Amino acid sequence: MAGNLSTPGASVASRVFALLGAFDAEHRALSLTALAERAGLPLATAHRLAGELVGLGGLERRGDRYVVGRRVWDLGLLAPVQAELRQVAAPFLHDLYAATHATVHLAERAGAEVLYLDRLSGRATVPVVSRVGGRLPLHTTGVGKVLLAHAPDDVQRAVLAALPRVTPYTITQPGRLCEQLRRVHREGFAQTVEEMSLGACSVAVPVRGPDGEVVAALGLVVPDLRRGRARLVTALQVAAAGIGRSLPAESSSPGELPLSESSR
Amino acid sequence: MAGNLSTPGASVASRVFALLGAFDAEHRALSLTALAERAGLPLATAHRLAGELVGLGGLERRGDRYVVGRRVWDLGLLAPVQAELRQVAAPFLHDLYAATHATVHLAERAGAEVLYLDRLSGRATVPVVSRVGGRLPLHTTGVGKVLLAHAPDDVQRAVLAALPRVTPYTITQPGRLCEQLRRVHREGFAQTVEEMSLGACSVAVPVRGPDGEVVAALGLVVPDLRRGRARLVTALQVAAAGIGRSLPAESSSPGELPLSESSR
DNA sequence: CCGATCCTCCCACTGAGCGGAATCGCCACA
DNA sequence: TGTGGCGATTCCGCTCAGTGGGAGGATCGG
Repeated sequence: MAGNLSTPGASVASRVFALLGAFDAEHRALSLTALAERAGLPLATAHRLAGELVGLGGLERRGDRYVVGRRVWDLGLLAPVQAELRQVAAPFLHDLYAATHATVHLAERAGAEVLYLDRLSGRATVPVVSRVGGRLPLHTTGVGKVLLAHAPDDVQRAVLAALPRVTPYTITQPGRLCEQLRRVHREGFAQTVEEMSLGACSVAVPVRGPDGEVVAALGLVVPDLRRGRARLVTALQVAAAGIGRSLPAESSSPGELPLSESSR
Repeated sequence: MAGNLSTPGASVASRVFALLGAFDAEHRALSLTALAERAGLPLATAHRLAGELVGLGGLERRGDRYVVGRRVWDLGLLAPVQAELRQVAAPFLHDLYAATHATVHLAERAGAEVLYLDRLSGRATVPVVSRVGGRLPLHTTGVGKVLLAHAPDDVQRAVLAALPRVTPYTITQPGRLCEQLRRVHREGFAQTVEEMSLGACSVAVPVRGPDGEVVAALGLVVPDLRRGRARLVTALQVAAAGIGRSLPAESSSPGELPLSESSR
């Protein structure tokens, strides 16, 4: 927390990540000045470091803008975030899409947010705000509710303590959400109705690994849930079961998902 | 700058990337010792730096192994490698898969290699060695031949100068390959027959941006090409045209930066 | 022409980073 | 229970890589 990166005491590594972290979905290309500012580094320092990163492939220069380099993309693909799960799940997402033509989501919980691992949408039918690699609140999305329902107590408490409103239909009362989470356990699926974005509803089910642990959630986004919900849930459950069965004995027993992993 | 990373003179940034670069598709999890060795760093240095990177999210620790961190995955998704192209192409790859049930590839040229941007394969039908983010030789793959045929002269020369054999059917004679490249221009598609892996054939077509430039290649891998090749080529061409048409007026051509908002 | 904005380069100071060496913890084998 | 090997961790004093203020250039626009 805290320390200004430009004050002595900051490591070079942290500066490197500050530079890379200056980029986000809305800022994929930055001028040197913008880069320095967003990274909280003095211009000269940013300039030198950025130059070095370009040499290493961590950044790329396009005209007078910097963008994240291909090397980072390469490396990111090696991250275990997706290594097994995405690979295994891909064909099933596919089948789901073929069967429903809805937007298909594969997500896991990252701290107190949903992290979208994969998304599959044909031509956009419904407004969908998710993005692969993107994060959204747990309480406003179908996959989020599923993951929240199966999250450790401390995470549930933390999330329930603050339920920001996103649309007029967002559930902001802890009691109501709590009841819904219980229902997720009881019925095996979660749903949302315009709680994240108007005109979009979703259903989702848990994906369980070989040992019964909930490792991810699988969801669909549709314009309307009133008819055909049962069909969608069934399709989801079939796919989720298939994914779970295809997952190897999984290695990641050692603890992860601490609630407070984010550095800022 | 080729020096040993452990000798004074190496920058911290280069050491950071040396650590990250120690991972590859076959080494997704490394012990500290292995990490240090592969990165070419003294153990103590690797230990300290790795610890720092874990704190920054660049690495993750699982038991006594290190893996690439989620943060890197996040950042990688911001790289322009795929930003536009993959997004736009996804539904078309999809359609192709639905129509052919073959493994579908989207690739671009990275130097003297094919870089696979996306891959879509149902349950494996044919042995396929590609991997998203992976690289393969230009002369042994369908997409590679397409990209090579449309590559600048110097790249062609460099590739033709050394054609390593991969299977007994790999084309290693510059003359024959050259002839094939001419045919790619003439006929608008390329093919391979067990030149990369036995039992796998492929066809591929170029994807052209709005300005006619070849920005990528689209390919299919099938067990046999003797019958139905025309159908596959047609499907590919339809999809490639669709992708090209959907691409915005920008391109991922090097050194040019178009697009995008500005910071202010 | 001049001022504003952004990029690039320089260079002397200094504390962050380095890494050899010692230590710890674990396991296998005797 | 001892012993030896292997890997992870910690320590600490030296030093050179990194820092960043500031000067200088390149554009742009009025």
